Amino acid sequence: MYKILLIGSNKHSTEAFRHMVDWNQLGFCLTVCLETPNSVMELFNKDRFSFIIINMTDLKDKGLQLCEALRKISSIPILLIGGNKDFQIIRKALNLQVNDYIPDPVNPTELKSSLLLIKETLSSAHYKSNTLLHLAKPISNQTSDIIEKVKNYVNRSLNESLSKKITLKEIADQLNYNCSYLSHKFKCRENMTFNEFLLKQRMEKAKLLLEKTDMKIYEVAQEVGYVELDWFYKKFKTYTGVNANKYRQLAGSK
DNA sequence: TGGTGCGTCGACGTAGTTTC
DNA sequence: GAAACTACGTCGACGCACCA
Repeated sequence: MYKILLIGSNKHSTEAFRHMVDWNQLGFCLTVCLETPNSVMELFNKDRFSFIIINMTDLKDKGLQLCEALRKISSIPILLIGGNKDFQIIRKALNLQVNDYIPDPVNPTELKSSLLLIKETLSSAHYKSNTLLHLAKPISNQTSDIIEKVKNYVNRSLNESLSKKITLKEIADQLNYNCSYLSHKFKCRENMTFNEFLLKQRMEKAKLLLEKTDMKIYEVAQEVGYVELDWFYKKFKTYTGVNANKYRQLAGSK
């Protein structure tokens, strides 16, 4: 049973979400919090939650601020529900590495499938090994800091400028490290190569953009950093198993 | 433990073709 | 004509051996 914290300021809409799906049947234990962001952080620090859901209906920017505060202290999965479809908000949410964003109108089927996806992530061996790594592996603070800097650079670059070319060489130069050394350290720490990490970040962002916006496929490709469409097509199909167009159709028919 | 050099191979860019 | 998709050559990331 996974413990979820549902945060919102609007009692009516938050209650509506609470009754939208059978949380217990899905394997979740739900705690609803209608308090201020400060008391949310207190509750978060006091109890051990598996993931967080933020009701964006009335929180809007406060919801994103809360998201930002949580990201500073934890990599816990975050699901945003009930906001509007403003691309800038979705972009900011992506920058904060939220796991999914379901804008209004939220329907139970969509919410359920998103919850099951996060549940899958939580139970995956990779997630567990990574979590354990973060908790138990004795990595020096310096190495840890370097890798965090690399990851932050990637996430910032992905959201700051269109078509920006992200290379490990450039990051290594900026941090005054050898490229090979950084590559090696990254794999040791993250259990995946720099390219695998970059690909994952790009594909997750592309999936969200295809699901939540009506951007053209070449626009999505550019937005996630692919100058050439062909490579985006190849990588997207390899990553998801279907091509971008089909993925959007399937996401739209859910 | 932190760092470098170098060979290999996959990622990416260029230049196309196909589909609607 | 625009968008979606493909083939192939070039270059950068990875992995390994090695050094301080």
